Amino acid sequence: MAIPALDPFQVIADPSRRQILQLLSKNSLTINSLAENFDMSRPAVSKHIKILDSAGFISIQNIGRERYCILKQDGFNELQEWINYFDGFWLSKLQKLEALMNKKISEHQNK
Amino acid sequence: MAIPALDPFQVIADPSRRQILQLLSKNSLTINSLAENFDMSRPAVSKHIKILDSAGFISIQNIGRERYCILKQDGFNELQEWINYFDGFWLSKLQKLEALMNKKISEHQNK
DNA sequence: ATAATATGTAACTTAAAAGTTACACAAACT
DNA sequence: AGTTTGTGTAACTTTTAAGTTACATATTAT
Repeated sequence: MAIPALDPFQVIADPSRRQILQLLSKNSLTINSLAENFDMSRPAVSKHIKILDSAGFISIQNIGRERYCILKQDGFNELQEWINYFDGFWLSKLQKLEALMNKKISEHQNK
Repeated sequence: MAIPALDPFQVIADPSRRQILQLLSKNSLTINSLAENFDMSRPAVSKHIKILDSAGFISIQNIGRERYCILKQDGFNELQEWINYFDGFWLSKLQKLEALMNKKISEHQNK
């Protein structure tokens, strides 16, 4: 059976995970130093890290006993495509409106 | 106390809701005609509609006893901004890499 | 060698999300 | 007026997600 890959939309639905990504956009950080930014326990953060990692939002580099978390683009791609699709939708709606207006204007001028 | 506004990330985390948005990007549809596209019960779809509506992803126009669902941009804005932020991050990473390469190249040439 | 540090993981609890069925009600046919 | 249709909502169940504590393990420092 196919491995049920993590749904990136599900992954970023959690505010803590979004905040982790936010923090990592400033600096690469170890799991403990990340955890200092949160009220929740260290194992909870550790879980989020695992999820972000397996969904391709971050990569992890082991340095001795420390694990540095680094932002990674892969996880973002599907989200971006999704947003782009709807962007296109709004854009084409605008373009239709524009075309309609141009038509109205030229009709007006030809009176 | 502040009204706990729906988190748009949470809203689109559900695959059914994303599919609803997808369908509505093709046509505006009534709730029943939307429900025909799903295995779940009509009330379940109705619930999703309510969520999408209150999060600003759709608007609803009542025509007699029917309710037409229409895609609305508002709900998408926060998502878009979020994605844009990280887009900027990747872009600036690329630019830094480019700058580094240019430096290396000019160092090489000055040997 | 021992202690401290950075981390993973298992077992459990709690809370929230998504679905169901059953029922209510207003609009539209006949 | 009575029936059908389109919809909302309440009450409930089930599933899943997120958190906790407790413990295990490997690396580093003393």
